[in-house]
Amino acid sequence: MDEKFLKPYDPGATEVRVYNEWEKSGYFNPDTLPDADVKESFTVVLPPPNVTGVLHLGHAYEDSLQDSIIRFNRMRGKAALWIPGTDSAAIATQARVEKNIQKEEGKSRHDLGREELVRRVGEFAKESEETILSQVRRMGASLDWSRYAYTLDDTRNKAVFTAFKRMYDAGLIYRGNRIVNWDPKGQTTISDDEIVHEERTATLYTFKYSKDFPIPVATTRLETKVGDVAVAVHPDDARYKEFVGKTYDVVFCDVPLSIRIVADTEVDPEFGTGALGVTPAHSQIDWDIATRHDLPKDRIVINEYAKMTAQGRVSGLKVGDAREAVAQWLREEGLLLAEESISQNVSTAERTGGIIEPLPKLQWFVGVDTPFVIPYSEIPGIKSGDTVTLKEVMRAAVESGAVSMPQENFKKIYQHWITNLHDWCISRQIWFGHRIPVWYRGTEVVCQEEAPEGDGWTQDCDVLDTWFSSSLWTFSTLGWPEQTEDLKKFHPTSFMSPAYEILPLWVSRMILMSGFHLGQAPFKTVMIHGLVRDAKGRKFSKSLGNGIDPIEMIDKYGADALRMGLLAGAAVGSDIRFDESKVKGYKNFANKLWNIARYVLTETEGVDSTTPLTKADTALRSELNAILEDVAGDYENYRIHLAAEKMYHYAWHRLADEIIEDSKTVLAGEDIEATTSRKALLHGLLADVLLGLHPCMPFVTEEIWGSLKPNAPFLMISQWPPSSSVE
RNA sequence: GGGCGGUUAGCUCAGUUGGUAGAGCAUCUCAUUGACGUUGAGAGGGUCACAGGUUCGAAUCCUGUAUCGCCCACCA
Repeated sequence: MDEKFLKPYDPGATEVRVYNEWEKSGYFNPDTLPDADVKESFTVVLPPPNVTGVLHLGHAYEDSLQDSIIRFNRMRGKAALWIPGTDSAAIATQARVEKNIQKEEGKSRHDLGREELVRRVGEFAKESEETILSQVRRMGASLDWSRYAYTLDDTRNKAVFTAFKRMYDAGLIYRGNRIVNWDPKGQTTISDDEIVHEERTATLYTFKYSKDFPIPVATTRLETKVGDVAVAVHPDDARYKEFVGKTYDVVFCDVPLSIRIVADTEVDPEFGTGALGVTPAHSQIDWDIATRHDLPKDRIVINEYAKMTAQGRVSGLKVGDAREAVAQWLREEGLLLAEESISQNVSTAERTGGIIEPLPKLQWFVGVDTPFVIPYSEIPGIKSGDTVTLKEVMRAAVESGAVSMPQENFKKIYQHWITNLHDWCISRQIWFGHRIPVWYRGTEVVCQEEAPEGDGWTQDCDVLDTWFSSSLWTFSTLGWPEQTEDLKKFHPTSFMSPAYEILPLWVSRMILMSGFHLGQAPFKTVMIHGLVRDAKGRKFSKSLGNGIDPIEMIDKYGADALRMGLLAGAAVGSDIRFDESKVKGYKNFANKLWNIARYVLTETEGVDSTTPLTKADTALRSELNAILEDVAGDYENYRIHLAAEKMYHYAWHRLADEIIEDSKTVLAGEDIEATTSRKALLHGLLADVLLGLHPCMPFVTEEIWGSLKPNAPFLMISQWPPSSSVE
């Protein structure tokens, strides 16, 4: 027996070495697995971590979860492929670097210029990429590094351009003047999903535009009223019926306005005065009303810096100050009828905290309700050549089960989200990311990668929303748009496990992109997982200072223990409270296994694998066989926590506490048949315990396996169910 | 405003199709040079949030209530 078993298990001395051996073996790459060409594939793409910093416990959990699934399927005889990658995360990364530069050098991005900033962000991204990848390795993740992808590398750039071009040609990507979410602080548009609603108290002002204006109007955004073109009332509202259709010319706060009274069913007669001042350029709902009634929409009174551009006394003021100025004017004129404090949800930018200013802007959009002819489709319910919308494709993919979501509640959330989906604004006014492949010269517009022939072409200065490239991920990582062997063999992928936070942001958009470009689901099963929280149930956050570095945990307890601490104890989908004492407990468990191994190795030296088992031992053998079968079902159905706990319980409280204790008596006895049978049994039971635990605790199980079966191939590629033979 | 969840032992959570409530940690008692003290044997501890209903039988299914939480949202 190896001397190392005389000391407690030492993860530090084991894990890095074992990982290197695995990596050297090439088995992380399914192409080099034994009998690779006849195996059914099982594919997972790693949700690419942002290159903004370091790995946190959420990543550690996600990695553990996916690795356990990948390892299980590899042991079940599948060509298991798990593709690593990282995400450039346009806004997040640029914002991080800009902040650093501002802090260290006191310079803004405009001081540096586009080229220099992009270079600096790229540099930063490269650094954090290296940090992150080394951390992922320490978790034991069996990723195929030969297929590593980065959202800004050449292959992915090509995929992004091709995807854009095809959708542009199909009329699904268009440029339009629309109300967008403008973040005055970050100086960019953001998507609906990057908005956080904050409840605040606001004042609801009730006022009249002028002394003889017939309808009082209520609003919280008094300053925008200098941009009004109409007042909308409900068509059935008896109070105002007689005024509908009339136009009133007023001078409001030094600004001449021409206000038409229109009737629109969107207006809630119960709210405020039942009349809505229509400001088309600064409110989505008003924009829509203006569209329906053919009102002018070009009356812009607020600029990108949230300052007033209107003439008169509000000119140049910040919106907040302008609001007060208008209120003051109304008071002076005796037009302010009421002030009431109400609670209101304010839209703020997730990234910068800036208050969103709705502004009409020329932006790029993906039209989710635009009909197109889908050239090819494998998704049940949608036939090749059908005329459909992206929304319909997204809905059908999940309804038909092409994408299965075993967690019913998330399916409901998804469908509900689709229902409320608007066109997706994909342009961002930042510099780091995929630049929009569109060129302008006068009124000419061309979509292509490089500048067209001739002089005078300028490229669109915006870059794409980071989710545009991430949503191609399941197939861009497999070499698309080339029709690669990988794409044929490994797509649709098998399994995807994102946090529920990004179900709409990412999952649904992968379904959109994969549906349009390949006519396929991006993955067969989605298991949404929960968030890792601290012991008190709070989110980990920088401001709370409650962050835990997974690497610190690994140094202290080993990766196996950390993985078990995250996987056991909570079902996939519910939040996890991270508890260090739990991790410590699983470190003890790794040591327990180590000592089981020590006992078994000592007692079973030179054991003969062909020894027939006694009746009693056969029963013990069948007991574990049944458990392994049960546990396999748990892994199969993503009940990792149950698999982990069952194996834990068997190893410690059945094998160690009872069977080994009992064996001490048996082995001390004179009965040769009983002792040889028992030795073979113990050897076999330990081997299978290692097998059942390997997906969750890969390192310690592999290490023991190496001593238990010195001539066998890696445990990592051992097959399940096992043949139960002794080497 | 719309949607979706949670509520089970002191704590963290399991409980797959309804069949006498489980684990880990914590607590208490006992054991001891035994593969392992990172140990072993045992104990206490729960009206499964509440109220109705379906059923021979409900933590599990249905209805309602309370409470905590999450997601979505263009009520000015």
